Amino acid sequence: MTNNNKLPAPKRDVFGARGRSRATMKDVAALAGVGLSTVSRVVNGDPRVSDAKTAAVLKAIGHLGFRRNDSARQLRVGATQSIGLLIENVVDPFFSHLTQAVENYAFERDTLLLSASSTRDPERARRLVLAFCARRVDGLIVTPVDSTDSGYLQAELDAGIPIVCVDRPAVGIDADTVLSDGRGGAYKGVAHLIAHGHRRIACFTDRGAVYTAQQRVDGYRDALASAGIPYDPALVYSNTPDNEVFGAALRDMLSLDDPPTAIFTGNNRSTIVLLQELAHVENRLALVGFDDFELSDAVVPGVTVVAQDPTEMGKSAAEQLFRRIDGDTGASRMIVLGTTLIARGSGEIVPPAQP
Amino acid sequence: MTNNNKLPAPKRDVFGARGRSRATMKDVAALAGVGLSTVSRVVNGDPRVSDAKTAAVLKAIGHLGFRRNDSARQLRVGATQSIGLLIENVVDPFFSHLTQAVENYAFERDTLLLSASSTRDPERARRLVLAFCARRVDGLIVTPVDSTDSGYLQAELDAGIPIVCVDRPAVGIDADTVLSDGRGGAYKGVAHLIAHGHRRIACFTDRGAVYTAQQRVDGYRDALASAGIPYDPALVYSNTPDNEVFGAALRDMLSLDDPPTAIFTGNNRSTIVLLQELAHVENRLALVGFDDFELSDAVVPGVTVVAQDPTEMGKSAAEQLFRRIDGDTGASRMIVLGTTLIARGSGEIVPPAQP
DNA sequence: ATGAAAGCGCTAACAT
DNA sequence: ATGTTAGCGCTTTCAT
Repeated sequence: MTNNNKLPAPKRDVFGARGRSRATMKDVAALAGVGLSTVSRVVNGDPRVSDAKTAAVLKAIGHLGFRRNDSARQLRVGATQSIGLLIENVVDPFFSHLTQAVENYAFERDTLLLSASSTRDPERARRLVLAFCARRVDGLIVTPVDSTDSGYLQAELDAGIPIVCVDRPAVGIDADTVLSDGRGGAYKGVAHLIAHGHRRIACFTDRGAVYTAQQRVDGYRDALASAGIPYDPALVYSNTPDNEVFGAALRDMLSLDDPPTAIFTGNNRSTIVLLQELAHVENRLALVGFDDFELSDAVVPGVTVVAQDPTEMGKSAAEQLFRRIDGDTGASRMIVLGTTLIARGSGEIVPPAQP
Repeated sequence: MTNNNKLPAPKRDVFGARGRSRATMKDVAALAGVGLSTVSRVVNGDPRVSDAKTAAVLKAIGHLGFRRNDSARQLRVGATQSIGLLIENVVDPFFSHLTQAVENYAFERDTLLLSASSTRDPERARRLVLAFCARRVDGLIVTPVDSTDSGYLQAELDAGIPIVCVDRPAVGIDADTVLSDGRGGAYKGVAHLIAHGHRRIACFTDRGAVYTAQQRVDGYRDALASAGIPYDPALVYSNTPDNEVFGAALRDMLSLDDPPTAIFTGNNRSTIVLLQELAHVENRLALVGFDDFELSDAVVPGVTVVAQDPTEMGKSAAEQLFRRIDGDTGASRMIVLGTTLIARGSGEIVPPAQP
């Protein structure tokens, strides 16, 4: 009984349309003159298929340009081999490094990444994450939108989709979390400035509603307190980093009777913005920034920073997520990553001698 | 002959496992006491369902924490509402901006993004892209790995998956492509230097095998030629940007009898590396870089660049891709984006007076 | 070693 | 207005 394959036109091409619908296993089976399950076996490398049939199947596959439909497979098997990653913004180096680490980990695990940026928009975040869940991702790594309730995710968690939060905790759900020790890091940075003789230290951070900004202001206050330096609200400015407003705030502070001699910035963008504004100002202020950035050592002097490790954060989050995917059902964990002070010059400027 | 199926524990919750398997429409239908299709209608907002049943279904849905399985839906419907994006490296600002633009466009179109970085590894790129295809993405945006054949994608193209290449053309397939006018941009940058009196202009670019690097060297040569300046190979260095090797190459050039008075860098990373190396050198060289970067105006003097528009590139690629997804079946297109010279100081330094 | 058939969760005719 | 049924493309018993 030989197969009477006529090979051509396996798929009636609808008029004009580009190569529409693909060949399926059924097509391959028909062309190779074997059963559907034999094709499946060959495709999945099941060894117990005769060489002859294997060859026939392979030939048909090549002929038809068959490629297994993994969506169908996954529907049947139950796991999608994909995870969802929601960050704040891909363009932010902190998040792109984190993404890179997750990408690499996922690649090792043969898992694809659905990724998106919330742009801090709660509704966008919600739609995106729920869309991930509807695709039945095997797990989720999420940067929650600040001062927003993530309670709607509890149902997903309950349904068995593991979630790990990065960079900040989520409110409303009990999920694994990995973040940097922002408070401790800020303490370290400000203490460094104090050790160099500063007592008037300004603090520029993101909006007060931002969790990480809060943490860092707390660390700033801790450092002042433990050095016995009074906290002066006039020296603290919190807002979405922007040359306009940060520049104005800086000039205001500099016109105080007792102006700051040093600045601590609470994040990446703030540091960069201030760096630019500082160029237009004659005072020579010391500067320590939270979070490292690419050209921190290309400017003169280099910018002293308290570095986070976004790569480690991504890796750690991915590890924890896959631990869950692999079945770990223990209590939720909070993983806090340390920070590193990197002295490059700007943080070692001493205050001008008092007149 | 009826099938005597004993429904062998279809939902056996494995001991201890977290909330396994989710409720399906069938479950919802059973609980609400309605037919399967009524549930489907409600879920899909079909208006012709009685209020009573709609309410019952909604109640059951809330009760069960039901969320439609979009993978199953897509298998049935035939489109996945997802596209694949393969770039070189998320951490590179050029690519992260491009990604951001694609993300935004996809979000508008209710499409999810499977994204990954090739890290210039052809095998990794291949695995990733084919995995995307196996997931039956609706389309693909790809940065091909340089000097690599993408012919294996022709089958996917034929199967009806539209592909648009970004930043460089793919070899081996006939796909839409969007890229920057690297040659013209480089010409513009080098001509700028020449206009400021330079005749000894060094050129630092990525490895010669990199398409974009080639283009930019060509533009560099064009500019020299049209100014009647001889091309001197000793002034051109192509390699993977790195402080070590670029620094050494720079020092070599500066010890020539007739050293360069200006530098043209062929990409982002080269510019940054050279900026850092230039800090350790006494000659005051002019510098024009191809591709803008974040702190280009934070250093003194600001770095003059020939800017690309990665956001526009991403948007343009997404537009073209969705045009195809929407059925455009015309001949493949090549879209070339212009560049902009941004003078910030470093490119306007004039050569020292000849002795 | 191989094939037939059931079914993953959903949509879309096709009944009623 | 609502339910029944037949698949989408695949894996996986279960026979043979």
